[in-house]
Amino acid sequence: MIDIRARLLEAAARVYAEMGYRGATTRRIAQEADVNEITLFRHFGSKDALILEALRCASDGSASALPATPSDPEHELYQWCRACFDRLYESRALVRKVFGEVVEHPEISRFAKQCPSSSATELREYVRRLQEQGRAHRDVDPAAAAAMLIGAVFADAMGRDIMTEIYPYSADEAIASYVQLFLRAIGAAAVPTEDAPAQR
Amino acid sequence: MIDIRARLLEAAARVYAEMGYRGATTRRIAQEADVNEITLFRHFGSKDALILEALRCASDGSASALPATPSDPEHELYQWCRACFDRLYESRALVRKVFGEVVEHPEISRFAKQCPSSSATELREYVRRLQEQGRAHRDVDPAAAAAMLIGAVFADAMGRDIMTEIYPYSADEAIASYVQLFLRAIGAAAVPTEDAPAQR
DNA sequence: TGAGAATGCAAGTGCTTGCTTGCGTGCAAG
DNA sequence: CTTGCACGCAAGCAAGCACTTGCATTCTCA
Repeated sequence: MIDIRARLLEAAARVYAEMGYRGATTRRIAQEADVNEITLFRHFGSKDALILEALRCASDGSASALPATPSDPEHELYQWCRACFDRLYESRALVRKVFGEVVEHPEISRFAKQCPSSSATELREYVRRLQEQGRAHRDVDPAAAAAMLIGAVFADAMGRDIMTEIYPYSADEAIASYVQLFLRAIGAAAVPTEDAPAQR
Repeated sequence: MIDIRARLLEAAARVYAEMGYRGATTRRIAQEADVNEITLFRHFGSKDALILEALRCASDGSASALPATPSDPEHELYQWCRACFDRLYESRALVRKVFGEVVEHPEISRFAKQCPSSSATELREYVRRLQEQGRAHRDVDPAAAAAMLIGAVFADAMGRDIMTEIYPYSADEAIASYVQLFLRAIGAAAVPTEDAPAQR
């Protein structure tokens, strides 16, 4: 039955996110999937194979894309950051575990690197296009700027539920602020006036 | 002997950073400290008490401070961010483990929250002082700006050794870029050269 | 109806875990 | 010299771990 396989994979990802590799025992996973522990081994052979496959399944899925030609940077970046944030926040427990076990289980690290890396590349190219359009300062380094925005979004998604003092606002407000600050930083703010402090 | 106690605490923190709570077995810690396992229990009573105390010791230590009255924001912020980064990067393995186990071991989470929280508060107040001095835009939210910079530094320190594509430059260059972008974002750039490409 | 595959159950293997007991040793203070 | 303390060593305990074996059950498909 394909149903049992799927249930095992889902349970494995869930238990791993909650307890980590060592804590995700085959007994616990089987129980959570409401499947006999022996069946688990008959399907995947070993705990290693199960968890690797479960993380592979949990990590694929399409990321949202930035438009090829920027038109409304504030709106486009907000939507994009929001999508990145939601994806990260939803699986924050799993992401935190994976990051904590990257050194112990290097095979796993590929899933951790993949998503942020492609996001960074995409944002970097987007900034470069803004520069080519003359809508962003040329002396800004796209890689550093992209790393900064993505880092802020990542840290927010990972720390929001833990360090509530740092993140007093809603995720919506926070991300909107990051995007605005980002656009000002790269000199692409919507209506930046120097003397009169015009707002948005 | 106080020497043995210190050796156990140091070994416990080291093994915990490498293997996590479940992986940090009392046998392994004792062996790493070159101490008999029984002596470990005679000193601390239980594995729980040992690791809690080890993390407490590893987490205290004074953080660098931002000046009460800003004078050279770029230099001051760079020094401060650099100190935060170094501290985080040095203990990145431990920090990643602690963050990954915050949900499982809530007692531990206090050590994780403490440092970033006080840093965020300090940076927020610094930005507010810049605003009061009229050296930063008033419509910037200090909390959001602080969260953004600290988030970027945190994410860099945690991800630099894992996702090398995102961080192609040295930590020095990266942090200098973050600070410059930050200052532009809050309208406090050092030398706002607005000759040719003035605003936008 | 009957064959074969997928699943469950009971039991068990060898290993590791946190932690304990009992006993012997070196060593410094009274 | 003796007392007490800090430590090490050998051994072990109950529990949990990944994983296996043997057999009975259910279900599908021919």
